[in-house]
Amino acid sequence: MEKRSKRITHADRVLKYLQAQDLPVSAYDILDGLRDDGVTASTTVYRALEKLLNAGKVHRIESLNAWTVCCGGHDGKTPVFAICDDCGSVTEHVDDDFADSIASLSKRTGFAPDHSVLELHGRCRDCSTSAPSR
Amino acid sequence: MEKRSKRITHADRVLKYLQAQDLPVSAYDILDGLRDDGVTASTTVYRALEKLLNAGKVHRIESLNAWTVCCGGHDGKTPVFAICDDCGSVTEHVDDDFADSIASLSKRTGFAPDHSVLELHGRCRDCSTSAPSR
DNA sequence: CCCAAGATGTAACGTTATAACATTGCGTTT
DNA sequence: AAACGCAATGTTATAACGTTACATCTTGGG
Repeated sequence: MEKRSKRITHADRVLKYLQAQDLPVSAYDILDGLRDDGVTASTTVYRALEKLLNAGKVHRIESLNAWTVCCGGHDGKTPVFAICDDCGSVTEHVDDDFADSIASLSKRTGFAPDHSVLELHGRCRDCSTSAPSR
Repeated sequence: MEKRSKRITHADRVLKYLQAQDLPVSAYDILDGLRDDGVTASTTVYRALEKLLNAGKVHRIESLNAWTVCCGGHDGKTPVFAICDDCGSVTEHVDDDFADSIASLSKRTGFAPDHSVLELHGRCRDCSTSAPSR
């Protein structure tokens, strides 16, 4: 039997919007971007983001208060974000070294990690080579 | 000649307040705690926190929107915070493994890190051993 | 003494996130 | 079809966090 008619939800719209951005955006940016699609309240955006977050489809960048799509394909592995404070670009990495570091610290201290916030601020390759500073 | 005298600033009061707390606190908690000492506006607290941050005396926990004293003595080295989502305790670690992980990723990708946000969420030893879950 | 620089006070505003409660759409059961 | 259940959505208000703008006060050096 068929089922899945699945109407389009706000979560779908929010995900699509995020995929169309090349930089992380704030929840209120999303709201502004989706007003024409019937999204009228911040609550709606946050509900959509929560679902997408639980589904592992988006990430929240804590140090930017912003949201971005997941690069995909890292099951359970903690992502590391490299954030360029010059051009704003954010790249997602899945890095075993960091995972090992977390495991090691956990073992030494007895802390049981659940999820981690790993955000590196600095300058991307382009910005660090081309510009002197700012 | 001694420089001395140095009257007490709000930054001094904020630092003292933070040192007296056993958990990170929000800027508005600090404001509430220092009203009797003449601190009346959030602006004042944020200005003090900025100075203390620049002086390396406090840290901001990005994923909690909260502030805490620096454990001291890690010159330039990036701290790692282990945050218990059960009891709220936060412990600061200076960990060469993480520093190495950052250096390695930097070398591989050309990203030039400036400062990093490393915050591990989970359960501290006490909470993970004593309680089943919550 | 006077002035420039920095610290502080005050108020308003901007941004991010959640609470509380009503309503709608749609598939399933009776 | 009517009744029900449930998730999604709508609406409004408010909490929580942070910044801007500008006036005033201190303070130390010339």
